[in-house]
Amino acid sequence: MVRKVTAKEVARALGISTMTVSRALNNRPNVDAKTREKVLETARKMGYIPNHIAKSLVLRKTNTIGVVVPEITHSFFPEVVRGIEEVSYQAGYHIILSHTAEDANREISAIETLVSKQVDGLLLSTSQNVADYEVYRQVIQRGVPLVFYDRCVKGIGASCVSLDDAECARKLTEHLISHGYQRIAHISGPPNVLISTTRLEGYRQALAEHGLPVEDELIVEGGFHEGDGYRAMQQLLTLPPEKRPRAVVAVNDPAAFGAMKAIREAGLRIPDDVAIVGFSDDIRANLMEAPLTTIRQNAYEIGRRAARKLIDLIEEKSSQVEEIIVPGELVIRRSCGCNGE
Amino acid sequence: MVRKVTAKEVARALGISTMTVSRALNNRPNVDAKTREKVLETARKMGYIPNHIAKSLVLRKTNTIGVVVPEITHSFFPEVVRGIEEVSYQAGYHIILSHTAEDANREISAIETLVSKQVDGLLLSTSQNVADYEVYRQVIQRGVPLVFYDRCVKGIGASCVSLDDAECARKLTEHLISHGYQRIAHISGPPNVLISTTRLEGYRQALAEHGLPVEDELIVEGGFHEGDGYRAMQQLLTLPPEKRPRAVVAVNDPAAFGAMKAIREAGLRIPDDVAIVGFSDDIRANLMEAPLTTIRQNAYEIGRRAARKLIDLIEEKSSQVEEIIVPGELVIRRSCGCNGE
DNA sequence: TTGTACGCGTTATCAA
DNA sequence: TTGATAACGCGTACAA
Repeated sequence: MVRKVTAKEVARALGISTMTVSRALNNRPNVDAKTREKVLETARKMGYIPNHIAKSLVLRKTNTIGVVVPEITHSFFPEVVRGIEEVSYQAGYHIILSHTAEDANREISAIETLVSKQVDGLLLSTSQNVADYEVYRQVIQRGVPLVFYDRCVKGIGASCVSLDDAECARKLTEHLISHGYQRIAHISGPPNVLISTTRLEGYRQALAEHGLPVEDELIVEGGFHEGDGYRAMQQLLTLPPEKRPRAVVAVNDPAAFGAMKAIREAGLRIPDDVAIVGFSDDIRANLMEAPLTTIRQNAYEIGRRAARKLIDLIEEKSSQVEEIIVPGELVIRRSCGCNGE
Repeated sequence: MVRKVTAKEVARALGISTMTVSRALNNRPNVDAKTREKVLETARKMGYIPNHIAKSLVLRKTNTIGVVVPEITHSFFPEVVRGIEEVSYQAGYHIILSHTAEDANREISAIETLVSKQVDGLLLSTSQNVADYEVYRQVIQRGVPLVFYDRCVKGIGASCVSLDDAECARKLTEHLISHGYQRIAHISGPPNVLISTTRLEGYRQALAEHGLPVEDELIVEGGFHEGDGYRAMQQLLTLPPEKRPRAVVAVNDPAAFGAMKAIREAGLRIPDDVAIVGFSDDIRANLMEAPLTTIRQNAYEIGRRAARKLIDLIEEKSSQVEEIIVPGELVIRRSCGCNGE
């Protein structure tokens, strides 16, 4: 291992003080032009690279943002990360990524490590099975700026960036209703994640607005993954034929894929026997045998907005708690049987 | 902003020295059981969180790995990241993620920042347009462990983990040949990325082994993205009908998707008029109108192996330069017209 | 078992 | 414009 060159060594090589070197390297005004030039050149020649860790310690600023992702392979999140990265990069921040694999304990440990690594702020999407909000409160209390994205926790004083979930779920359901469907089921997400209940609410609202009954047997708790949707749909299909739903609103696209699998395995056709709609415009949605009607979430934009808000908080260009809503777009395809593409 | 609690403050609150606190908190043997308990409790009560930055400065170890990703939205990479994260997490390392968006300059800047952030090691996949290897050499010379994954640079003393690209390309091409195809084209990747030339080599080798001529007009420089494959295929389709390829080996799946689009737009059928095979088993490959025959890269495993090797280097459990090869698996589907699924 | 002095590499502050 | 000193929060080495 080659010994690392420090500012002090550059200084000694030039017979000047460390401070002058520091000033020259950081483009401070009060240093002679010639001195600066000499410093820059020798530093380069000696292969000097500043130590950000030392810098961070004294400045109490790491220029680093902690990003907590529940499931890195769900195509929505890499898109968000790209948005976050884009804005952060422009603003001179790096990101430390933590993957929680939807596990609440890993999430807690991730947050604590990020905080002890002195990140300047935290971008967070809760894992599927969060139990309580104590960690989040502690983070806020410690004065670490925190912005939720996608899966938010409201009412604890943190900003959040998300889709207008309720409105989108309402639009989807209404779309089905306006095309004549009456028995419409909902495969919901984990009840302790906000977007699950919000989407459920939108579904309910649409039914109510059109005078349709909300039937408990048509609302099945699923989850965010394919297997969850699969199991939930199987359960719906155990209903006697006349009670079966003619259409299904799934909490997200993976769940919809699972449900589609269950429908096909039951020998039924999509959308002829059962119509289905999803939520998130997964990269696969358009490629299914029956392309999936869904909501296109602008994941990249959610990432950008969340990062922007967080950086504004960090740099104190903003201090108010905001609820930023990125509009979703209804994408009509074949799976709903409404004459889409 | 709430003032942060330091070890010194915990010490003062207890009327003991900072060192005892430090020892208790780090599970050192030489501290009285009662003292330890008191320290642990007060630390918890006061909301003490250790400052990793200060710790890193004195220990010269950050427990952080820098991961450079060329394109976070290409489904292969999130899988790799998941593998990296999994192994790192187990070993007590965090990852700083840098996205280069396939840009060589962003890559250089990313590497420099990661080094100055004192990462313990670097995991790197080169961007599409890398020009020279100077940065990599500097990293190695500074003694920062470096492991390439997927897109490697060989011969500069860094370990690398990749697919057996040549062999897989050979297998794919041979598969086509053994099913009677003779005029087989290749849509290649950027020539300065190693996997491009390696895959091309495998294609050539298969032709040679079966006594087929390698024709220049059937090898078109494309790229890793859909648009690249689309343009390359359009070019191939300008050939007079009798010169047109009956089958195409694309450098990766996205390029294959682009090529498929061009084929369909030309009014041709897959695989009846033009058969095609890809490389990487993109999540969409199985969902196309003509499901794509391809090579399944075990991205998760590549990530795991790369992280493992890097951590072994960091912890000096290993020091030799290794070329780790993760085998790929031929997945036969409909697009090659060889009676696949 | 516990404490003291010092150093990690950098920047802020104040004096020259 | 430049330099000396202290400080950021922690751990090592040694002494008590």
